[in-house]
Amino acid sequence: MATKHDDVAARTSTGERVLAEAARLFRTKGYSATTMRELAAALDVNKATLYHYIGGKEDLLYKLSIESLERIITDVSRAIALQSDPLSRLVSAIKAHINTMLADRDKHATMLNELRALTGERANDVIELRDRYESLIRALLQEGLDRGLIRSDLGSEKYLTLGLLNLLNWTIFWFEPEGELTPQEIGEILASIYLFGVTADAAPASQRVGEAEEVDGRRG
Amino acid sequence: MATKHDDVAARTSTGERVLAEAARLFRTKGYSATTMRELAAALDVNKATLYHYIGGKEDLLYKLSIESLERIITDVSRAIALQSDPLSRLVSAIKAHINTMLADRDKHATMLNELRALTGERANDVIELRDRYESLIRALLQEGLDRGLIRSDLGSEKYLTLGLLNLLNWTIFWFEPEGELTPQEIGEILASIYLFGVTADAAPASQRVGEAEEVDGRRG
DNA sequence: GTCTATAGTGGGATAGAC
DNA sequence: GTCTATCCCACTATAGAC
Repeated sequence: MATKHDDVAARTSTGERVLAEAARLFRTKGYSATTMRELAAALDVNKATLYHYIGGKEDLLYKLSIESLERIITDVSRAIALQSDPLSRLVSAIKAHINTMLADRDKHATMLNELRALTGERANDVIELRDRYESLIRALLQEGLDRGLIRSDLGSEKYLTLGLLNLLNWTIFWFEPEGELTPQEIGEILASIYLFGVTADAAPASQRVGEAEEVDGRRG
Repeated sequence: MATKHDDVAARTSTGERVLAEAARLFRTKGYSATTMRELAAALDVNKATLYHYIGGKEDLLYKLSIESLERIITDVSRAIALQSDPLSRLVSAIKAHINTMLADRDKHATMLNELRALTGERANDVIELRDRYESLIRALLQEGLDRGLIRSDLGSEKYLTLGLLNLLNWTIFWFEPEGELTPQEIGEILASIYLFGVTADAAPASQRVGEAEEVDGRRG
């Protein structure tokens, strides 16, 4: 049915539409509370038709979770690679994390919220990817500690990493695409809080977080 | 059956045991994925018996959410009232938030995760309480801004509040009671990150977060 | 690739005896 | 206050025609 002249929305394959709509429902209502009937109705197809595209309900969750993590690992790795100074790498990682996460809230929120609904092999796969991402961030903080750029009085990099992921991940629950701040602006605020804190004397005017503009191949 | 000589665990009424077990299951498996059959089995009673104590499944979620929010509002308000300096009040609030939240993970995680499953009047009640708590924190940051103790270059108190709640709330997903840090220690780390940031020169040794020990009526 | 029809299971909740 | 028995409904998934 699709031709070269269709616009992007129309060109989206049915399989991709199923995944996208599932993500939207999973984020809004939760995985377990979402029924295959609702999903079929939202896509205006028969329930049975869904099973032509997917193996089952859990497959949807699995695919979305893997996509989410692969995407954020790729984007954050790319952002880090463009910087050499450890603190600049950290700031770039924070911005990339926020940008990627908020660019597809449905998918990333589903991964963050519904991981526990996965079972067996599928759960293992996703947890392994999630741990790999966490290691990426941990290494970044360890690098800063090694070079004396990050405070060492708060202990090892472990809780610095968990604190950072706290600060970043929960954003997905209150971000509104039509709200007053862009993901870019939110990323800068959170990066500045994380690096310099909120007290008035903590961030001299020379230390701002917006200096290194990202170089991204796409999106002019 | 209960007498004055029963110990605390045994004195817990059946109604309270139902709520506590529901909270445990809701946190572990999610509200929607938890069945009344499982709950009955975990308590070793018949399914029908549950309905002698509760109005229905959603009632459980409602009661847990209200308890969670009332508890944290009470505890944090009390902690704030003991301090006069805005930054000390902020630190006390952070510690109290973390302590209360981690002292009953089941209840608080359920409230944070499953609010969307509530409907109608019950949803309104809980959202109203949640907003009241958020206002409490906002006022604290506004106070710091007014007195010039908090950075004003990050915008209004709105995103400072959301950032702080990010930093605090997500902790409930990775905290382990048998882990290496106590809630008190985690609260101190997060308070220090939030106030002073993680960069090496951001926190002079004179600015530590542990100075004002809390005065709590209970627990010697 | 989409449908009708339905299998098979398990969900929340209630009636009413004890 | 706890039980047995059961209602009614919604769930995921499949068979098989078109």
